[in-house]
Amino acid sequence: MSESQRREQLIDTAIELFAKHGFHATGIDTILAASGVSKKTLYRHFRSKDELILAALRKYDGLFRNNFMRAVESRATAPRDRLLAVFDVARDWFEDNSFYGCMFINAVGEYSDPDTPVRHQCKAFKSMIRDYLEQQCRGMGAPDPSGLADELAMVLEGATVTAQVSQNRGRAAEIAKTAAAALIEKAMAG
Amino acid sequence: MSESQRREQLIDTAIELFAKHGFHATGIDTILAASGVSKKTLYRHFRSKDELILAALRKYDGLFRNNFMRAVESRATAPRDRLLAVFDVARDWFEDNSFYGCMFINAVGEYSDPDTPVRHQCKAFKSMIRDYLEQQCRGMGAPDPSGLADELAMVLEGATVTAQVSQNRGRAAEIAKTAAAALIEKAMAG
DNA sequence: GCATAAGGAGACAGATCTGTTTCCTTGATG
DNA sequence: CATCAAGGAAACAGATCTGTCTCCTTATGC
Repeated sequence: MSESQRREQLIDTAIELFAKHGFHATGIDTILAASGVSKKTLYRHFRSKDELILAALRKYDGLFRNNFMRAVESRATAPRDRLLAVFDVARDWFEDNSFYGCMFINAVGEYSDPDTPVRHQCKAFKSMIRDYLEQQCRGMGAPDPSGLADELAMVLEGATVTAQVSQNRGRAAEIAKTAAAALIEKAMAG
Repeated sequence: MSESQRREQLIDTAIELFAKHGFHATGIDTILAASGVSKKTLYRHFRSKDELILAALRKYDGLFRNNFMRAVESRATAPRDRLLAVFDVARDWFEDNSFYGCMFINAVGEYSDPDTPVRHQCKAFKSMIRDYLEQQCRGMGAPDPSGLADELAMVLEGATVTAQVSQNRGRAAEIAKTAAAALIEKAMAG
């Protein structure tokens, strides 16, 4: 295995375990055992566990950006259809076996200081999602794309948490899609 | 200080610290130092840290039930007004200095096994909120009170998380209230 | 085949965690 | 005032955590 392969293996394993068990509860040794990488190698790539956490959040952000948005865009082309397709894609996400809620929401629960690299990553991630929604709202010709994006982002957030807590994940996505459709309709009618 | 006073002091401190720093990150010793209770006393009241966590979640549930719903009901009497007042009360909650998101959402992020006392507490809490909303929807005469309650609960969930992440807490409550009003209107018009 | 460097395995140090126990202070009661 | 129990302070045990360091295997280039 090459140098960079080991690094990615480490980050991928970290993403899995941090998402599943949380950040404080996941020890370095657990990540090493699951990834098959040695401790020496880990500390050659990362100065500390905190840096590994940040690297995991960064990669998760990038993966999500690619997979989620690509999936939305392959399902629909018209902006309005894409806004609804978001919740179909979310449904697939929720129903995946490795879904343990949004990693960033979970991170915020463990790191309360707002002026922290972890929190900055989280805010950036949420902004990215909201901005993507706003872009679609604008393309749809909504009178107030920013306001509608705020509402839809909030519904998506609520769906993610509800899917995580309730374990009735498909239903959470359905409810959110219904609500989103109503909000879009009202925004376009006004 | 009496026996039961010490117990409550312990639980109140635990609620504060667990909410702020998370469950795994908050050590027993920190709670003891902040509460002024000795370790011996803690372990006379609770078999383990896990039991203290459960006691904290139970009390938080009870406090929330009393404070939140009482606040809603003192602000409005008509069911429809109460459903909107929920988001005014939420705004006050978000803007409190000791707000660190919903303690149960944070707990779910740290305890992923769904078949766990912590998770059962969380589900019960979320059901309680949803059922309260459904009751108001029913009182309002909504054609599908259960469906509307699902949607409103999800918006409230999203607002809570958004307030926690974005740090623009008043705005999160406003967005949610606007969305809720639209969803209620649509549900009553249909 | 040999020298050299990379990396895995794991011992180790030092901190921190949960939970137990010991010792001593303090306060209530006869 | 004397006695005695309750509870705080803190030592302690044992586990676990992060991060460092040593030893040894293995692969590669000459």
